[in-house]
Amino acid sequence: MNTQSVPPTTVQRLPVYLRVLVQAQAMRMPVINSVQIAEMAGTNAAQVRKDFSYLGEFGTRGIGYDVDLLIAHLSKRLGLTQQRRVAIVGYGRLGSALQSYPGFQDRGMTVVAVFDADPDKIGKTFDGHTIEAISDLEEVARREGVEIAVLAVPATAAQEVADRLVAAGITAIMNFAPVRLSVPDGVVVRQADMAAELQILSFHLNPEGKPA
Amino acid sequence: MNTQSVPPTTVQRLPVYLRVLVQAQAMRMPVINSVQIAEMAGTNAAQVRKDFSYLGEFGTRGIGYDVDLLIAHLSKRLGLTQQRRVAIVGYGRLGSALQSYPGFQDRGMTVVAVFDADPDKIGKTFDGHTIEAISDLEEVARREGVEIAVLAVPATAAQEVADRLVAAGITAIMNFAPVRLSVPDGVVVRQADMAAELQILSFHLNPEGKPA
DNA sequence: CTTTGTGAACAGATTCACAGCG
DNA sequence: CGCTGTGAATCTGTTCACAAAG
Repeated sequence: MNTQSVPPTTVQRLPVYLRVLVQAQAMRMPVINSVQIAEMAGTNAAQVRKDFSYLGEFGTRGIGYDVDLLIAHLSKRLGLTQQRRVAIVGYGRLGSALQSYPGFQDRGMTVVAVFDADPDKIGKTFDGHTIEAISDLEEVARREGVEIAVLAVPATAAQEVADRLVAAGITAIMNFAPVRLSVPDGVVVRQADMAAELQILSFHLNPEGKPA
Repeated sequence: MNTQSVPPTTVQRLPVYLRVLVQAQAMRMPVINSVQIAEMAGTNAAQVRKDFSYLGEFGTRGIGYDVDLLIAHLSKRLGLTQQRRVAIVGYGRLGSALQSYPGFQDRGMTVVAVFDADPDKIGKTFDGHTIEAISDLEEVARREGVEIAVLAVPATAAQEVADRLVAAGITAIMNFAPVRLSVPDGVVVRQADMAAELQILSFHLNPEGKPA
């Protein structure tokens, strides 16, 4: 029984559970239990059950979870019952790699618009999308019903473009530029800083952080 | 005064602090205080001071932190006093985007080898690197002194390639494939699942997770 | 008998608030 | 004074352990 909000750490794990359940479905498993989910997801069974308990009661005691049913619940809670409409902003190497990333389409994300500032690219079509000018962002974003923006522009332009995204009514931004974006309340930003990730790995290569 | 180990949450923030300090250095600020760092890093001053306290005492009371000195300390702790030697494994769209990502070189990471399984790519040179066969992974990785691997192969191949990386003596892996890798103790993996990140954003677009 | 769902215990991270030092 | 460094207080997340349910 539950009325509270879902803890952020739990939200972070929901996509992993969904992925695991889709794998189980592909293996023709009709039912799965918390121990099996935990193993496939890289966590423990108590964590799995506690996480699900924030969303409701989906299991059958003595049996486990109906895979199809649980997928339906997680998809609903993640807002993935329809495809989410995504714009890629910045069509450099990273932006173009992301545009054609097969994992997006399969996991509820449809790229509906691609933007760049470079006049040489604007109007050209790549992988089925015509590159739009960033100056047309507001108009195109509204027309295409963009819900999520993937920001893959140079760090120096990121804040300025983020401001335009917000002005265009977009409230969810995944930012690949290594800068902290300032956005109004109600806009959610997730930071993806590849170099920072590698630096974290580098820390662990060290003789566990001996001082000077 | 400090002998304990650094909490994982603190380690995650160290690259952000380092980036902020380099920005401050570029702005010709000789000294910075915890309030300013916090603002630039998107956290609060108490958090900044507590984080640094796990590494030692670098500040001057009444003044703040010497920017150059603090950069030196963080770089040392992150193991970035020399460039880290990185291999890109999987030269598809994402792998090739990462290979030429300018943020790597500037932030302590040098790509020293690039691998792929596709015979059409092996032996060809792109952006100054000749693509090596994944079958030569162990030999090339040892010869080039690879310390960190960026795994950008299809999900189906990820575990198999990860096993080879481990066999080649690599103990730090950044995995872009949406699968949980199983690796022996002592090997650190960081997971970068782009679709999962977008799904987390999707959760927040929802009427904050109302049930069925 | 098996496995869920969950209070209670525990562990870890963040924030407070202030003593200590330049 | 001003700002750091840090114990203590608080808050959040994880794990335990078991009653409840099929």
